[in-house]
Amino acid sequence: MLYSSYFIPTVKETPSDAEIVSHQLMLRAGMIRKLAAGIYTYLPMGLRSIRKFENIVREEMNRAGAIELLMPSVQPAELWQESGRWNFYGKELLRFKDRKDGEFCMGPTHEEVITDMVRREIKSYRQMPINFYQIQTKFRDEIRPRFGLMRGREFIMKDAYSFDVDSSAADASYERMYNAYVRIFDRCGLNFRAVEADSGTIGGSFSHEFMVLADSGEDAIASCDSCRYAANVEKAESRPTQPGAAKEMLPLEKVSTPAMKTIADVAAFLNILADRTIKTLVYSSGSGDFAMALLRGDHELNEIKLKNCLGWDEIEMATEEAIMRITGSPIGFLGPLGLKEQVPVIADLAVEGMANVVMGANEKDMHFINANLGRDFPVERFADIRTVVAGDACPRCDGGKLEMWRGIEVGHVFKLGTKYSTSLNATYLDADGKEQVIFMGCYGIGIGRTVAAAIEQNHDENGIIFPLPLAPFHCSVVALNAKDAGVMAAAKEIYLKLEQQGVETLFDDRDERPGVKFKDNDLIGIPLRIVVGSKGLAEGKVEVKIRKTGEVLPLPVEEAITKIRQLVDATLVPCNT
RNA sequence: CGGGGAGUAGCGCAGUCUGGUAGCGCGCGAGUUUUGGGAACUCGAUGUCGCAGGUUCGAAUCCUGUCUCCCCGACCA
Repeated sequence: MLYSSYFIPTVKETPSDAEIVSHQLMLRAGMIRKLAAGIYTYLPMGLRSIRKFENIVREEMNRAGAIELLMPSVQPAELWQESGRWNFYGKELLRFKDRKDGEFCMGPTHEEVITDMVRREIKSYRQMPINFYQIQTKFRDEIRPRFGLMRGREFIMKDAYSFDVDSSAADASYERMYNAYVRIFDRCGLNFRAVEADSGTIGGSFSHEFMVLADSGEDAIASCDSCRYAANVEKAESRPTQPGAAKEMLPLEKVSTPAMKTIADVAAFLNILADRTIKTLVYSSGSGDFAMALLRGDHELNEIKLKNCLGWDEIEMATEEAIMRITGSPIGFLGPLGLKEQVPVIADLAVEGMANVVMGANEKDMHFINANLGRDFPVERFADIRTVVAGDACPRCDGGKLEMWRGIEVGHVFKLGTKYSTSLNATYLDADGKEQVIFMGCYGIGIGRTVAAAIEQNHDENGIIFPLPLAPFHCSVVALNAKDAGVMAAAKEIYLKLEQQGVETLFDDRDERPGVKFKDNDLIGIPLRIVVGSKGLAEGKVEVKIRKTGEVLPLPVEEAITKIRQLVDATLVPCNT
C-alpha cells in the first residue's frame, strides 16, 4: 500500500474528550472517528486491525468446529417477549417501531434469534453437538458509553452458541470454546487471564471471563500467587477463617458514640481497630424483601454474592426510611439486636469467629461493646458475602495469597443450561424417540474492545506498538527523501519484494520531512520498519527497525528483506497445542 | 438517574465576568528555501460562535428554553 494514496489521518494533538490511552491513540493514529456517543466509524487503519483480529477469531472458531452464520441486527419484539426478556432487559435494549407499528429492537445479543432458528431446524439428537457463531454488530444502549471502543453502544462482537443433548455434552462444548479462546488471545500476544465469573443476568451454571490485564481495566480480578485460581472480584471466594480460641465473653454494654456514624469514626472514638467492629448493612430486593448483612468492620460487602445468596433478582441498599422502619435507628448506628421488624440476618463467614465486638445499638448515637454472637444476637445464616482483598488466603490452595489486578473483559464464556431452550421450547428427539430440552452455551468476544485492549497493553510515548498479528500492516518502508530518485527506486523495489513475499507493507512514499514520517510511523504502530536513505544506500545498506525494542539493524537490502520475512513468519505461525 | 464541566475554523483553545460587528497555535492551499525525529519565511482560504426564542440601537458575550458531548457517582451506614 502506498501511504500517499491511502488514508491515515493522524493528528498531533490529543483529542480533548479521550480519557484513556487506547482511545487517544486510536483517534490520533487515524483508526476511528466518533459519530455519536459510543458510536464510531472504523477508518481504514482501524478496520484493518479489526479484520485481522476477526480472522484470528474465525480461524480458531472454525478449528474448534463452530460454524459461521450471520443473523440480523434488527429483531422482532415477539421473540423477546417469548423469552421473557422484552420486559426484563430494560433501557439497554433499543426499541423502535416499523411503519406498520410493529415493535422491534436492535439486537444486544442473539440468544433469542439463534434459539428460534435452532428450534425450527434441529429436531434430532443426531444433529448435535452443533455450534453456530457470527461476527456481527451489536447495539446496547449503555448507561454511560466511554473510553472509545472499550465501552461503545454499537460494537462488533463474535458470539457463538452451542447446542447439546445433555449437560455433560454441553460441558465438552464449553471446554472446546474455552480452549479456543485461550488460543485466540495467545495468538494475539496478549497478557490475559481466564477468570471465574458471576454468570449474572444471562444465567447459567458457570462462566469464565477472559481478561486482558491493564491498569485502565474496568474490572477487578483476584488471582492466587501459587495456584491457578483466578476470579473476578464479583465472584472471588474468601476462605473461611479458622475460629480462634474461644474468648471469654465480656458483659454487653451500651456506650454513647455521639455522631460517630462510620466504622472508622467509631473505631477511632473507642480506640480499637476496625476489625473488632461489625458493620451492619440493610439491603432491599426492590420488590418488598429486605435483609440485613453483617460484616467485619474492615471488610467490604460484595453485593453480587449477597444477591446470589438471597436468591434475589435485584439488589439495592435500603432507603433511609426503610431502615428506620426495620431498625428504629438512623443510619450509622445499626445492629442486629432489637429489630423493630424481623428480616433475615446474613453474616459473613469472618463474623463467625469474632467475640466481644462493637456494633450499632439501633439507637441514635449509641453502640454496643462486647456484643457476642449467639448470646446477644442471632444470625440466620453465615455465608461468604464479602469482597476479597489482596493478601487474602486463596480459597483453593493452602498457603496461596490472592493478588489483585485490573482487567479488560474481552471474552466471556457461559454454560447456559436450558434457560433459553426451555422458554423458547427448543427440543429434540433422543435415541428413544423421547422429547428432550436442548442444552446451550454461549460465548462472546468483543472484537473492537480486544483491539483497544491490545493498544492499552502495547504502547509507548510515541504511540501504538501493535502485536504483529493485529497490526494493520506488518512492515513499513520509509523512503527518506521522496525527491531522490535513487532512494525512491530502491525503496519501491523493497516494498514490492516484501509484498510479493506476503509481507503486508505500507510504503511511506510521501514527500514529507523524515521527522514527520518517523513520527507517523511510530504513532500508527507498525511493528517493523525499513528505512531507506541516501547515506545508507551509498554503502548498499538500509535499516531494519523494530518498533517494540527500538533496535536498529543496518543490513544490505536482500538481508533486510529476509530478516523482515523471518520476523513476520516467526510471529504469525499459529501456536501449537 | 444524580452531581460537575463543555459546545467559538478540520483539531487544540482564547475571547463571555465588563455587550460594540471574531482571534491564537496547529492543520489546510500557493510560493521560496529546507530534508535522518512533527522545518522556516511570505501570501492566502476557512466560522449560522450548538440550536430556538427573548432583552437591546447592537448579543459569542445578558436572560429563558432546548439539544449534544465529556467527566464523576451508584464503592457509604
